[in-house]
Amino acid sequence: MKLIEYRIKGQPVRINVVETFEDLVPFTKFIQENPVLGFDTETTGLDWWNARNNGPFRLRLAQFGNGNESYVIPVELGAKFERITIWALRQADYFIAHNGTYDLHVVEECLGIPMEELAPKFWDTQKLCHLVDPRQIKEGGPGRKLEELVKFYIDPLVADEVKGSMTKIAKRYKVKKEDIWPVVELFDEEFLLYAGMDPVFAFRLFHILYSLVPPRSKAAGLMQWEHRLAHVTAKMERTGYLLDVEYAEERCAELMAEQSEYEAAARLYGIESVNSPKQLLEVFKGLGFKFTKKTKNGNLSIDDDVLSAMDHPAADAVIKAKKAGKWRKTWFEKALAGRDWENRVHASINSCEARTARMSISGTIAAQTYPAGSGYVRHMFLADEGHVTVSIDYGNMELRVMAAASRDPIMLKVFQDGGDLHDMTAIAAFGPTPAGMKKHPKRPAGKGTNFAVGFGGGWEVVHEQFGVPEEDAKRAVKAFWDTYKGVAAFADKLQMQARRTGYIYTATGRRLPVDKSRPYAALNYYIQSSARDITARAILELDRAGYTQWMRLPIHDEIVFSFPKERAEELTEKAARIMEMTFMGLLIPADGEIGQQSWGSVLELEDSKH
DNA sequence: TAGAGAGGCACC
DNA sequence: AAACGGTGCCTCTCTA
Repeated sequence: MKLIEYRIKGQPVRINVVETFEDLVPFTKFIQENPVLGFDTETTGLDWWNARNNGPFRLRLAQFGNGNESYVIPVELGAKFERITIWALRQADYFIAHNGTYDLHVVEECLGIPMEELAPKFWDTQKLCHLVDPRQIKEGGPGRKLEELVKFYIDPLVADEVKGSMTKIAKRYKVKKEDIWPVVELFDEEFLLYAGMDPVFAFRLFHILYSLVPPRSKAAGLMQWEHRLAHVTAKMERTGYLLDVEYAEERCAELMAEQSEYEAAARLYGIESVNSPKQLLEVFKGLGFKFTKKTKNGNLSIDDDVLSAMDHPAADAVIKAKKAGKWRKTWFEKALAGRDWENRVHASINSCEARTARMSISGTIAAQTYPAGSGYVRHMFLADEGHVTVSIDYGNMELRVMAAASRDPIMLKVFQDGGDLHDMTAIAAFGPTPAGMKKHPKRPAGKGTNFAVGFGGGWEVVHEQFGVPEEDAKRAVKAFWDTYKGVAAFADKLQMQARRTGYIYTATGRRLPVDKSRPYAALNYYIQSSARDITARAILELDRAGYTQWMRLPIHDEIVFSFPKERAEELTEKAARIMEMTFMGLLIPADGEIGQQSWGSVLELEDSKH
């Protein structure tokens, strides 16, 4: 046994590194004496889906610990160490991990224990910290990475020494930080300190965070709720999405050719790097163009809008070259590089991510950012063999939440009567819809206003982001507040709450911090967070009803499924009914669309809405 | 030479 | 009276 001694604010911490089979005797005793344990793993990378079929992914270390002592098991060294790790995982009553979802994937793939068996006894400090304070460092909060939490809640010195050590180790091995994991010596002392302290941190953090979770959130059951949700999204990650490799590779080649062509065209004007705003400004200034649009930091901006308005072949070439390059790299190549041995791609579904708890999807399937206008990108994902892709989404979810939560009588009535809120706002601003017209001619101004107000914007947003003429935008925004007085009162109430306490609470008992400098954001936080919880509830209900095997991705107000073709209609109807719910008295309807095998095919249905 | 910041762009 | 809410990821550029 190798012993590493460390101190957290003067208190000793013992890290026991198992080296031989004899060392397993005290480890066994430790596990039997500690029914609640911090847990962590060290692996060769993050691509757990590459463990099967002799893939390159390996589990290297498994660490168990309480607040003062931990054991590091060198799983990589052989079957006996694997077996004792499996035994320990089955032995203890509860485990505490930071982003335990990842460790559950690793344990399942590398040690063969199904997630279903372990998930119910895993507690996650990442979920707890979100309930305590969801703000990232850059937002002035404690952050949500383990290192950041240790720094904020335990000890800044310890955080720097221990969690910062991987950077030092990478330097010592002369590799990039992301490449250190498979090459670092298993018994490297600094690596063992890093690994061994992790479960100690998780264990300590859990107890600190548990006491800080707002009583209202606890009473509402949010802790259990978030853990169950994370488990369902982990099962979606495990299933993955089937990739049409041939289609993706063809698009890569096509975009590569397009990129080269337009880069060459831009080069004729002296543009060597189409992605350099600095260079673009220099060249175009040389061609006699004047620039006025500013970036948020006050520098001159040369984005798509500016370039489009220039009406010059070089500007056109830059737009096209940039686009082709970005689409290829970000979507097609990312998915191809992330596929497993069965050509399935596994997204990273962050079930509780944004300040509002909104989910995000990152990694190999950046699903939230796929172009919505056509199926070009989404075509690369396929429902399983014999299945079709189905997308079920909520109709006007955030606006319905706004209506229901604010109890605004006019807005509620529009939705209850099956009316069109965008038309209603247009009518309020510009008068009745002319006779003989189905939709109000200024409906786009109404629509822009409804959305802009929902995320805290004013007439400038309506004008700039939705392309509504300035005068119309001003008039529609004013009409919005004059008409929906209940929304105004609700927004005021939330703002007051935020100013007084620094927080607002949602209907589900979630506490959301609101910055003192931006109290108007409270309305958006309430709406966005409530909408997220409606989708989250649906995911849990769908899981209970046995639909997880068919769920592929949750995207805000939409869930994508792969249903067996012959049962598609029946399952779509049933799933939509499960998703649908009444929120504070108002129905939030869900509507499904059945496509062909590819996800992209759903976007090309003739009867697509709106 | 890695990392951070900025700009840009894709979405809800 | 009515304010730009939330993500992820790529490239370039500057700096420690």
